[in-house]
Amino acid sequence: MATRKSSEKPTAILPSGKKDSSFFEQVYDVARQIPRGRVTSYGAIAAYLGTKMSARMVGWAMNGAFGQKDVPAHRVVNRNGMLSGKMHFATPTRMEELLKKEKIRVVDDTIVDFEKKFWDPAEELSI
DNA sequence: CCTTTGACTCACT
DNA sequence: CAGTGAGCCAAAG
Repeated sequence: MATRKSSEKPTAILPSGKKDSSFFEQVYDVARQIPRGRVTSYGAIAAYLGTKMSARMVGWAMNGAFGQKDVPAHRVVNRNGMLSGKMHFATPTRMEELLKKEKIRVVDDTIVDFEKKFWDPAEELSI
């Protein structure tokens, strides 16, 4: 039984907001649960949250998550396994380096065997 | 309050 | 088979 309800309170979390049950926080929770050496896609997280239509929200949440929370944004890539968000890191190569530390092969800004390392929150977290 | 953007995804051409 | 376009939801300005 899914205790996740998409009808949360649309309160701001970024400015001054330390704790708010917003869409962002849900993304942080899932992303943080990503095991080391595994990766997931924005769509997977979005689907878990119920907004599978718009994975953009997940990426945007990461924008605020990375640097504020201990959210491994480098473990989250697009559905192609490509490091689309690497450009948003301190350095465009930072994300790739982090993934390599996770024993993840990254070639041409794309994760090798992405499907094998793919971590689905809906299955692992038993939605 | 309304407008624009945004680290995506699917579909059509 | 590859590229471009539109769609989607939510938050910041």
